[in-house]
Amino acid sequence: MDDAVGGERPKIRRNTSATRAATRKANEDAILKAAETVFAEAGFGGATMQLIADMAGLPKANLHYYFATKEELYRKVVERIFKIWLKAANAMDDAAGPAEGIGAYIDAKMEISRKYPNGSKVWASEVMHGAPVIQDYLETTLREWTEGRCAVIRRWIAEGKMAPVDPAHLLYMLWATTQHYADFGHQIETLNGGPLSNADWAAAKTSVKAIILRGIGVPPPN
Amino acid sequence: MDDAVGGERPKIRRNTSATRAATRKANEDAILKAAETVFAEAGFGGATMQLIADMAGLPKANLHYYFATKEELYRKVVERIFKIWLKAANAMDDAAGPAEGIGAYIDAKMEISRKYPNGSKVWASEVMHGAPVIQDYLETTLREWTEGRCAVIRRWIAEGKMAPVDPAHLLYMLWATTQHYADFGHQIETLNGGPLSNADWAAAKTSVKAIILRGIGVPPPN
DNA sequence: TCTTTTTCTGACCGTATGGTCAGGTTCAGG
DNA sequence: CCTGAACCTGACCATACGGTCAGAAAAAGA
Repeated sequence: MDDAVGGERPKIRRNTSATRAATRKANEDAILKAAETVFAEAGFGGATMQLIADMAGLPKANLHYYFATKEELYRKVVERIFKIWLKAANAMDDAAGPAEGIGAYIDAKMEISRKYPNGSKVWASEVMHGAPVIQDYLETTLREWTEGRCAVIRRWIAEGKMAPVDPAHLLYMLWATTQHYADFGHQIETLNGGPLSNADWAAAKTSVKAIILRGIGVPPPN
Repeated sequence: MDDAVGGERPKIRRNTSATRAATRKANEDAILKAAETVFAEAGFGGATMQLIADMAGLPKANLHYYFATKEELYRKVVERIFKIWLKAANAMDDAAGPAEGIGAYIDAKMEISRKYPNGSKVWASEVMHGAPVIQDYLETTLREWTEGRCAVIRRWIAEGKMAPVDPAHLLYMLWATTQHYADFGHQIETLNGGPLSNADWAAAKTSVKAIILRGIGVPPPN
């Protein structure tokens, strides 16, 4: 009977038998995931803590328990993306030549665009607005990585393994083309008349690799 | 004497001997220009009418005289960009073949990225957030334009003037690569150690054209 | 069981923002 | 010179937002 009274709230137990640490991690992950979505869809300025809280299924005040400020939460989201992004960079390492190395890098970045489109959008938004949060990453980690890859490409060119192209502009083209499928995914879907199928994604990968590899004088492995 | 009193304001005459229409146009242009900059730098949500007003040198209330709401102002900014963007599309028309047509299109789009980086950023931001304002453009004008160009490319392929590549993905690559120099200009400048010089821009154009034209099986005119 | 620490949250606050409006100013047309 | 329309703006308002906090609730430790 007393259960039937309207005012009684169910008192949902969010984490029944988990340790402190596990609960914390679960909540932080839920918040970060929700934040990534909201930041991607609305931008930093358009995102609200309330919306993120609702999407994560937590009261707003709880967000501020885990992340002191909106900026801190945003920073964590961006850093998370940057790490994923850097991992893909390894695809280019230890490759015998451009066909293998650049081909694998394109594949890896296309996969990321497909799997983490929101992350890519947040990154794009951050850079477009002058990288107020990750400027130091650009100047240190990214710069070093870029210079290292440019050196590799230059070596490949010197060894006659590919056509002599400007390494930096080649990298920009790789980034632009692969990330376009995430950042401009909405436009592509509109023109495509719906979400990309598995076959569509495969065709995209093949097309990108075909043009770029041929473009740098390397026969596409097909 | 009375002039010397501190309280006297200079009463700057903003438009001395202009017609009503000219004044209106000048003010609207100033507002649109300021708005483009602010929207590009801060996104829609992060932009404030006060900031736009300050940058345009007008009181905030005056903005609302010319543009009823923030949304309306934003819409005008986006539409303006879309028109510029479409104009460049003509560079691809009436070309004898892909070398000429696509080469000219790349040149035109690179010029736009250099000249209107803010416009490109606003466009990118709009699309990334699901195109809430220009969805209809995507579905009508852009779609028609895209299908027209795809047909042209297919014809070129059928005529043996270029390698058989997926036309849509080629277009995406063209958009991505050229717009990257505007949207990710900050990242490029950071890696470059400063703004791109004339020579840098020329190198960028040359690199992009070289890779893509060779990539579609067309000898670069260079 | 009692105490301490961590976790959680409703209610609240100051500020900044988009937008309004009454009243003033300027201008074109007569 | 007069008048009505167009133009301009300081002051104001309601709202929504990021952030705070006191204190409840739960878990861990003793």
